[in-house]
Amino acid sequence: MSLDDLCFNAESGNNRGRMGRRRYDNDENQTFKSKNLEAERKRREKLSTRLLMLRSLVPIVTNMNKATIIDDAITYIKKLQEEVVSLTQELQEVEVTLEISKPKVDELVDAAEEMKKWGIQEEVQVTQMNGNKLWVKMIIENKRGTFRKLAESLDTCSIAMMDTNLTAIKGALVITTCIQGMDGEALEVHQIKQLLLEIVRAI
Amino acid sequence: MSLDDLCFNAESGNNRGRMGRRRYDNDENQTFKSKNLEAERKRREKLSTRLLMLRSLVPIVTNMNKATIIDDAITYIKKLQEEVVSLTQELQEVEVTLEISKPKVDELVDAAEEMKKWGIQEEVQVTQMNGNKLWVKMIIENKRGTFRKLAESLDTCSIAMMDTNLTAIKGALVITTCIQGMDGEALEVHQIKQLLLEIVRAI
DNA sequence: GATCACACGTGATTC
DNA sequence: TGAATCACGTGTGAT
Repeated sequence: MSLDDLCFNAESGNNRGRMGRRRYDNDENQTFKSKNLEAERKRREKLSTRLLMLRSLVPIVTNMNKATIIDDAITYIKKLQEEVVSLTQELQEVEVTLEISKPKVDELVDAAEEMKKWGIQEEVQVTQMNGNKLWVKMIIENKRGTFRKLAESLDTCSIAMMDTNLTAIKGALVITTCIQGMDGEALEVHQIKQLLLEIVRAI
Repeated sequence: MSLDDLCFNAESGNNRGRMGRRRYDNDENQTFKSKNLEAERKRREKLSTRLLMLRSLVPIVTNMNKATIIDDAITYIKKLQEEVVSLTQELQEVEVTLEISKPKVDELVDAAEEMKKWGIQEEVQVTQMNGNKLWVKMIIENKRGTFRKLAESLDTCSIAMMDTNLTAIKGALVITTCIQGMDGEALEVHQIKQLLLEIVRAI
């Protein structure tokens, strides 16, 4: 495949300046001199192929010119770079917001050891009350932000807490509360107990 | 500035195959034939300049070859494109996570109207207790996620809640709790009251 | 010495 | 016409 073919096959039929292979070897003694003629052809072909590849990657192409192809590629790369930078910044800002609640390892270990030392064990009790309300008693490790995360999770599940009592003692967090579905639907005891256990395990 | 100069000024002193401008105009009659000679020179110069611009944008350059410059640009563009896609996905996932706790307008209005209807007014009381503890009583609008956000804010300020009681009534949220600095430092009554007011206003 | 990469000048071609 | 773009073959320095 020659360069001419390549350029001719491009969708935009702009192929000005291209001519068929010009051979000077008329029937004179001027058969061929240079040995790297074929190699040079290969090189040109490769270069043009790459250029077309580049062009195919760039979404907006103002012209088929070699120069403008590269030009468009340059502006496109700049745009992509800016996009990456701004996206990274945005993501980092969001992650900083989320990282406020990072756990501290020492507190984490302290709470568990303290509870073990005092013989306190985690537990989750769920009891049916009148209406759609459930009564909940939980004893869990009192790590930093524990209750906040619990509140977050319940809120996500559209579960409201009422008459909540919250006490910290010996590395443990004792929570008693009434819960109720925000949207009015009934809560099932076993289901909620499993949910709470999952939430606590995730914290 | 000639092409040779350009390539010669590049940091890698690779200028193989470049020779000084070859003029065939020996003192023979072979002065000049082609009229677009200078224009062609300009064109080549422009093209090479763009190529160098492109090269300067690409971080990793394996070789100074024209072909490899374009090659590297191609792989770089692909990498950038993938990066943009993955970053966009990540950001969207995070934003979806954050959007779980979006406020519902109707609830928001309902809470305020309900409180007004029953003549309940927002209030924040802070009283000094023994040690570093403060006793807090708050009556605020009971919007969805209100308490979660309050817990978040206090956690951020390294303030722990103990013996918390939380009741929802008539669109209002009644909170009584003891608070204490997590790091042991004393909390000042007025300061905390201002802080709580700010938090409530922000919610 | 063979290969590679390059710039060069030039005729052809398109707008 | 005239300017712009192109592929081509070639000489040459570098590897």
